[in-house]
Amino acid sequence: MTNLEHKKIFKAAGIEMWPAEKIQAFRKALLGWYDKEKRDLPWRRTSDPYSIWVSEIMLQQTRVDTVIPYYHNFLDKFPDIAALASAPEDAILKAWEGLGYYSRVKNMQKAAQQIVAEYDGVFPEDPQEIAKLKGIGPYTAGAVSSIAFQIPEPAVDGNVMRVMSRLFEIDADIAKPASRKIFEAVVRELIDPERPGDFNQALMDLGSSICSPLNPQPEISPIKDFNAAYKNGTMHLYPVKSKAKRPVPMNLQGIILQNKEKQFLLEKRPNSGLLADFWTFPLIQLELDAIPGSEDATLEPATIQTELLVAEDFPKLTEAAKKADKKLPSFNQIEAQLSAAVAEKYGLKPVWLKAETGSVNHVFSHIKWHITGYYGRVLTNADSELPAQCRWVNEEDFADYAFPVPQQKMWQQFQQQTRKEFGL
DNA sequence: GATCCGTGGAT
DNA sequence: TATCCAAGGAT
Repeated sequence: MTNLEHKKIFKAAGIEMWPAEKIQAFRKALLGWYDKEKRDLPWRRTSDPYSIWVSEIMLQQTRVDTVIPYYHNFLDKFPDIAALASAPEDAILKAWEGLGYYSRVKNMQKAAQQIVAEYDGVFPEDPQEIAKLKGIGPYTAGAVSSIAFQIPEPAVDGNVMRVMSRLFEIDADIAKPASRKIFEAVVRELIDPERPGDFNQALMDLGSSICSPLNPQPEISPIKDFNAAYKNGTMHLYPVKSKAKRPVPMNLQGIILQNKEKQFLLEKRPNSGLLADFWTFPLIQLELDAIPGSEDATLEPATIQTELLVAEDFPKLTEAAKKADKKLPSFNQIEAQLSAAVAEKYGLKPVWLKAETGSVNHVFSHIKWHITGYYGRVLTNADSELPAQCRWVNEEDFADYAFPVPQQKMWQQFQQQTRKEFGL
């Protein structure tokens, strides 16, 4: 982008760019602080582009403290581009389990395969080539280019936008993707051509500490003399950031099924969308509103059929289960739909424990799940018609499967509560 | 350009 | 508890 284009952007955004001397002084102040105060992070002890790339992908929308153990484990399992490119997908998902935004690791493997195919397995140094790799957007391209290859490219993340919005009193909404180009233009003017990687990292370190979103401390900032908002008493106005929408509530039923061999039914989720390719207990969404009277709190107690279950299928089931019958008077109304859904989707006819066996809340970025758990045993041997993505799994083998956190919560509740209460 | 895509920590 | 947030990218 040319200097002329920068000027147009600055004018439109009401930004007055500093003269050259001030820019020089800013670089010196920022990098001087960084040299003294920079954090000792694992990815700052290497110059390996692959390792730096891994760290940058993991750090997307994720805290440093969370990333560190994953970073070490991932490099241990997949030490170089070739290893990542040829790894089984379930292995890379397992290595990412719990980190969130799971498409990151699938995209990273695709990029590794791209590098093997198109760049002879060597990480490209040209920023424009780097930006072509799957999962690498403008931020990550700039970060890797500057940190691994000392190329003066801006790496504009949330930290940098916050810092710059305060330094220049920029009113652009940092929640809008279109705003990023304004901040990129600013950083292109400011970035130190001698130490671009350190410059970008210094901005991020500053943004995550002294120039934090809440309770910033501009009075002790190494660049307070450059902070227009601080000087003008407008710190509280920056950055401008529109609020995110609330997650939409969604009610689901989590079905924990065991067969005669005491294996659990697991289902692999579709290969795109939420929690893609991760394993969960079957999740269904009953339209419970359709149950006549389900919104009525004064339901008749369910017929107590627990003794039938006790005798035939749940040898250790005790008084607790009888209480459960009363605790959940509407179960007999849910049971019909539950059975129908499980029969249709999984071809199974379980005998149900007539109780809710757990309640899990989990908040994603845009959805809020409330999962009500149910438990049943499948006593027939007709398990040959399981859907393709389903399988019976021994409890001891769970460690081989990548589970999202909602599934881990369901499993924990089952172990700690349902299993103890009902002696399952 | 708006929406989708996780998780855990801080307040 | 509710809310916001944290080194974004794909569609």
